[in-house]
Amino acid sequence: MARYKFQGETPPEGQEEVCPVTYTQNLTAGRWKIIILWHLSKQTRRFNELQRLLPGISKGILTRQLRELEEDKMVHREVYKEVPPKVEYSLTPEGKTFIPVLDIMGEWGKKHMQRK
Amino acid sequence: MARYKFQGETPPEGQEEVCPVTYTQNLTAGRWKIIILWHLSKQTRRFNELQRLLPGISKGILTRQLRELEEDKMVHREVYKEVPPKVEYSLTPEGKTFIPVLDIMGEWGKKHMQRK
DNA sequence: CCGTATCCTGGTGGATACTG
DNA sequence: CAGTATCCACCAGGATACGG
Repeated sequence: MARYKFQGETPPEGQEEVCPVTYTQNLTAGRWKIIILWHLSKQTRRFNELQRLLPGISKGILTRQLRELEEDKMVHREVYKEVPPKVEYSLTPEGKTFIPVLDIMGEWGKKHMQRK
Repeated sequence: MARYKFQGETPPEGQEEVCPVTYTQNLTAGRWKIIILWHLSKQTRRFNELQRLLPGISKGILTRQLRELEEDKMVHREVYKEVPPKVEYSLTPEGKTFIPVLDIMGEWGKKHMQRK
């Protein structure tokens, strides 16, 4: 999962627990992950759609971010065996439970941004 | 503020807005920031206390993370002119508005961690 | 006690070319 | 259309030594 190592991943003896807040932070730490999750929370999207929604991202990076989110059970990847290929990304049930977090983060961000 | 560049920081013409969720993510993107905020949400702490609470962090890094949080108006730094020096860190009023976000992130993380 | 000042390094993001 | 496969650059994180 996460790219950052976090609290407790190499625990200093006896202190085996991992901070859940840090855990959450880490799941979404990729450069584009949060915004990807946000778009997928609105609707299922195809690969190219996502790329268009994320101006500046390259295919390689988009693929990597999506694969990591998949690995973390946040995003589901549905491949249709057609020509030309069609792949749809959506939130998993577990990914959907993250929507409230997304919402509150967005709400807070909106307010905090305004205060300059 | 944030270390990552994010959506809209170099907007591709006309699209000037920044995604609030990404904004929030970015504010807390530092390796130790979330856990620092979490500790300070519980109580005011001195520099050394924080260092002890964050096993493995070096003074230099701790200083940097705190300075960035200060810059972002999340953390207040109170210097007592004594010998030996005493510095206390606490959440600003704005920082305190972040506590609900912290809470929901923690709640979600706790559940998600359990499911393997 | 609470920091700076340096220097180093690994990982993440990115660019580009190629493919089933 | 939806990806691999490479290679590169940058910078946050970290270690260490020194300072008021």
